[in-house]
Amino acid sequence: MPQLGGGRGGGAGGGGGGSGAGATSGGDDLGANDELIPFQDEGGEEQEPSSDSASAQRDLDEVKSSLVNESENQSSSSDSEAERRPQPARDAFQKPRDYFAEVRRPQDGAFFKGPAYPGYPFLMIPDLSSPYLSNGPLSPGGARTYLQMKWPLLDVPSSATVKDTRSPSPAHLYGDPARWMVPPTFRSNKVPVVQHPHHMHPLTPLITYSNDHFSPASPPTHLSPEIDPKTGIPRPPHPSELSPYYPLSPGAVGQIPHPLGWLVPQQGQPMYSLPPGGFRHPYPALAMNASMSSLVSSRFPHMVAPAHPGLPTSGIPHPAIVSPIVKQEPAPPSLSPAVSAKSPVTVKKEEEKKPHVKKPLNAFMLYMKEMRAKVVAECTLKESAAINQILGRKWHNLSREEQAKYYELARKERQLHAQLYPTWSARDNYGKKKKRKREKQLSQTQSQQQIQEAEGALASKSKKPCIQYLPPEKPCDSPASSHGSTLDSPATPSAALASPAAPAATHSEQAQPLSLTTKPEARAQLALHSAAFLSAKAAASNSSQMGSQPPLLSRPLPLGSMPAALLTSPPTFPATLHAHQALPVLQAQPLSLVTKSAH
DNA sequence: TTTCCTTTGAAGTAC
DNA sequence: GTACTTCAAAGGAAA
Repeated sequence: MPQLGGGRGGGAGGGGGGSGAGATSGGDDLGANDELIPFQDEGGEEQEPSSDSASAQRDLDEVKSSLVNESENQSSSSDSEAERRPQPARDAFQKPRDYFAEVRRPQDGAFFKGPAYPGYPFLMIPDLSSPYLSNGPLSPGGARTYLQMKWPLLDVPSSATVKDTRSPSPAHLYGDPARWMVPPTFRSNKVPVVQHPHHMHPLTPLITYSNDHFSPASPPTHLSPEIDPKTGIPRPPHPSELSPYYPLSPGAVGQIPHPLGWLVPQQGQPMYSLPPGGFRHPYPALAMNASMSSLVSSRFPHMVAPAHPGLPTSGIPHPAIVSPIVKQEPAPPSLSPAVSAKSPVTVKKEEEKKPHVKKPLNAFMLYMKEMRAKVVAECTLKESAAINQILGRKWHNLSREEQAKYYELARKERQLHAQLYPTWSARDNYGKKKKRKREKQLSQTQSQQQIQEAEGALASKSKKPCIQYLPPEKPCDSPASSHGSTLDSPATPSAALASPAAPAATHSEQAQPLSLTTKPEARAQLALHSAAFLSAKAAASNSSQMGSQPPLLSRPLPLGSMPAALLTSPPTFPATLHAHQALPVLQAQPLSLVTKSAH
């Protein structure tokens, strides 16, 4: 697990304070909220300054400015010198935490009347700029916003009383409002919020989220189901909600409201989110019941949001659900009058009945979501394609244990997804993408066939490799990983060779074709690091390790990238690599055979 | 505005 | 059972 936060000031633990901050969730050691940056709500929403905190307002203004300008981190608003000093890109990772601190202060002064509770979980709610919204993609600056709150499942006072069943505040549902740290003005625009810049999972650093995981248009009036209609007392968490991974069974999904169901995106209201600080386990989703509940409430926030009227069964939105954008196209003339007379509303309802449930993220996707921001921050590369190449390399450099964590998370995601949508099939989304891509892939397949033929001919004549290796670390100049994540590649190629995952690099499954990006500079950058990596690897392979360890992985070579690798193989390929790496498989088998194998 | 690029893995289809 | 296809995320680039 990446030690993102580095110390995080600990505050958590104590939670310090203030309103009782709850000791329950304090002291988390997850550094994930270092990825948080404050969010200044847009659209003219005013952060009402505290009357007694002019400095806090100034801080907020600074944060706003920094967000708008995407300026570098300002560790302290009072440190104008630091604000003006350009920061290296590598410091971008530190920025979120500082932003968070910036916002936290006004919170303390103006709203929460207490110290910050970085360790407290946040609840993330999508803002209205969510791509799931029918009105389109993220608005400028559309950000995840977060609300500090207490994790309901971790501390549910039995003596909770209800003062206002309509209030969205969990405090009304689960206990002392102060302990919840949810301001009574929750529905107002006064709540300071923070933005999560890297799509980091608000609950666990392993799972990152973006707004598109949220279902739009969830009216806040569905908050009341949390309250027992007979007694007016908050309903205790359903056992299924406390289930380690899948709090709600499919049948219960529509019946048992999630304890976080009160947190519903409200139009014009700032949204809030759970920070990753709410967990003690580095992989909370793997270890804690509540964390899995969080998984539901964040990764699958549809379970948090109220049921959608158009959803037949549970009606609980899912992060994978993409609200269909209703295209109010005229009915085909061939339709009967009754059909053609369908109003846009009818069409919309029909559309809503078939929400686009996205596929659950696989292990690599989860990994990418977590690590992308880091790679982007540390690299000069901007293109996702290039970043993904780096991430793919880093993924391979992960140890089995590290990868296993992501596989486990992905497995749970799939299970949860399956429970939420038992009838969903990946096939449902087939054809959602444009046909163009398919055509392209077909042509690509043809190219691959041609390449395969060429490769076969080439292999029969020569033992030279057809692929080139990419360096295990990012093609950046950063000397070493500043975050010290175990997920990071070793700082140097030689270190990579010494890492547990390195041995795999000496085998075919680690042979990453230099499927370069479209950008020449990016290709050059990747190639440059490839050369350095190759040299170091060759030296290491000559030393001792070669052949001493079995392959760690047997991931296939991406077929699609093979042609590029074939065509872009540099003339100066280390001979040692020719002899010892990748070649046995690549040359011994047709390209079509170098495919799937189990991890 | 839409699609491509690029990665890995899961799940689907086709044979 | 194997091979292949599609989609999931991301965001800049290209069409």
